Amino acid sequence: MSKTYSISELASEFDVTTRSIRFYEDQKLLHPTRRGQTRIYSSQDRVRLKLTLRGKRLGFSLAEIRELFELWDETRSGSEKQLQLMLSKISERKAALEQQMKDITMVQLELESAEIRCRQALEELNEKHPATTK
Amino acid sequence: MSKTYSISELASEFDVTTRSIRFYEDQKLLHPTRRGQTRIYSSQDRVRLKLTLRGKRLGFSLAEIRELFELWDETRSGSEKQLQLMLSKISERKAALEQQMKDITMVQLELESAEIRCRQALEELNEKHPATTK
DNA sequence: TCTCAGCTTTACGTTAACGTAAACTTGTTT
DNA sequence: AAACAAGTTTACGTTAACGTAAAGCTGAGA
Repeated sequence: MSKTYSISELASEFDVTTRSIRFYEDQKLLHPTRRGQTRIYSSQDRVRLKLTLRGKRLGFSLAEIRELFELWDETRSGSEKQLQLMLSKISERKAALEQQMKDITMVQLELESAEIRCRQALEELNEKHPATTK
Repeated sequence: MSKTYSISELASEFDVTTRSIRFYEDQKLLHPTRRGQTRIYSSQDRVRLKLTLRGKRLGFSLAEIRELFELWDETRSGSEKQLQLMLSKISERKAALEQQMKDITMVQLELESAEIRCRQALEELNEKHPATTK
């Protein structure tokens, strides 16, 4: 009997609405069981929710995330074709992530130089107008 | 007289539709001049388009990108308040990008182990069924 | 027994980021 | 002159990812 979670527990832990969590279920990203009519989330579900949110932060659509989950599930007991497909999807994703890394690095550099420029502008202001400091 | 570009030149260079480019102008991300009624893009505009697309790949909304552009423009000839605001926005962004970097690293690790698992499953298939390999 | 918090389904509304179609102008080639 | 390519405006359509009621079930406590 491993740990289970209610919908509001997950909602507050990950700071999303229950509406979103139910929506993710609708989109086949989560598959909670039921006790009566209320949803019970396993720690597997919790992991998937975490992965879902992480994927979202990276700009993946819910459909793409679902595709990855499904491929992954098929990998257990997968045929050679399935496995090859999964491998190619994986390398697609890896390439996309590397591009994103580059993008981030570029933007970080731009932010750095913007910051420097701002600080210089501030210094120049203070030289022309030094009184107000303390 | 530095170089200028037509809308379709930019569209094909960055692989976006002209519709998108006009939409970005509508959202105040680009400010091309006109010759008659046709749009003329400066190399400044080209840079902004590139930055816009990069921002999109990182999950920024067009509104956020516009905000950054505007803050940046105000920085030339900015008051101390403006400069401080810009600095705080910059550090916000830097923090968000660092979070994204972590996310990417995590997902990359997961993809790596998924790949390994796939390759192992393939090997096991080939041991049970070695004939088909040339 | 009542009520109340927490859960549920159903369903219509909303926003962002374009797609797509129609109808028009302008310059250039045949 | 006619046709063509490339540009334009206007405006309605579409998709994803939820928000936001509304209305009902259900177990624990007063």
